[in-house]
Amino acid sequence: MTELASFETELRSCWEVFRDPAGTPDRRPRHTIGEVSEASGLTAHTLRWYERIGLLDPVDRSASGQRRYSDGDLHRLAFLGRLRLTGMPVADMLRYVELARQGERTSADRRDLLLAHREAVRQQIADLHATLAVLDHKIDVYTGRLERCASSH
Amino acid sequence: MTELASFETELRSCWEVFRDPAGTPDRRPRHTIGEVSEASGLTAHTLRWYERIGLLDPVDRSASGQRRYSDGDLHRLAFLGRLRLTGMPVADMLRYVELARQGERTSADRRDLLLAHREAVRQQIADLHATLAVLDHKIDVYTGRLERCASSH
DNA sequence: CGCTTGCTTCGAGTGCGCTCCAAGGCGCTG
DNA sequence: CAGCGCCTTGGAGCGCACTCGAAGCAAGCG
Repeated sequence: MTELASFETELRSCWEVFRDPAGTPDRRPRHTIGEVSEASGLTAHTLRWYERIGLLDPVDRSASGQRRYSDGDLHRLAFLGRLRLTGMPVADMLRYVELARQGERTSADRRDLLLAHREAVRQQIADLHATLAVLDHKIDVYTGRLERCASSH
Repeated sequence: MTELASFETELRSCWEVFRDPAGTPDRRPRHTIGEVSEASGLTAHTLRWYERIGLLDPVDRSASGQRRYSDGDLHRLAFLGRLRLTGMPVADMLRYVELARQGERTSADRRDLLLAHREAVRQQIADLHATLAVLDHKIDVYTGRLERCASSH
């Protein structure tokens, strides 16, 4: 959660993350699955499962075969995590990353996908605010600040 | 959706809905499951299931055995619908209505339940807003209004 | 060295919230 | 009175998103 937010701030330096001259591969930060799990709020199981179904490209491995996540992986994960957190189905996330893999020519499709999700997010916000009003009212009633109305409902 | 909102406005007259002298039972508005489904956005299947698991008290029946929902039922459903829509687990909703059935002495517990849910709702709103910002940024990039950063993520 | 802790695999299992089925009844319209 | 659509039941089934298990390898530490 807290960490997710810090990933977002990396947006600004993301071009840097993706500069990869393949010359100094060991100087790039590399994270174990446990660290990434901790940071992203997703379990290690879920991280492996995301990779299996193709949400993540195959992650680099250490000499002994353990996963080592790059900052680029973390970055993508942070974004995917936000999409999930806000209710995008995994199938749609998959569609998005598959479009992304096809390169520049799918950018219009990806934008449409994000536009649709933005609408969904806005709708959710509206629903939540409406519910918040109802909750506030009922809580006031329960707290005895307002005359109560009847019973349960 | 639209209908849900109109149910909420009944809050103000809810004491009236619950006045039930049992003298003029046929004058109370009575709704078929289809109408209620339409109005609440829940399928007829789901409405029957809610009743089966105890989220709704047993609904009145017509002479031929078909369900006839009262405005009180609609009212409770509208509220339950809001709780579901905003992510409260069915188990918690059940706990809430069971407390309500036990009468006045559980009102503190019910208030606590609603307080907890209100916090959850606020958290969701915060998450959604944060995501909205990210989406806005990315959509801008895809639309070409901003220099793009690298690729997919 | 032994111990602990964390990592690997992949298929099977879980929990939630519906969703559907089949077979039959009700009731309005033409 | 035929036809049509909506209603009834209990139990089984489904889709999603994880979640876990079991067996085994690897790294770090006193």
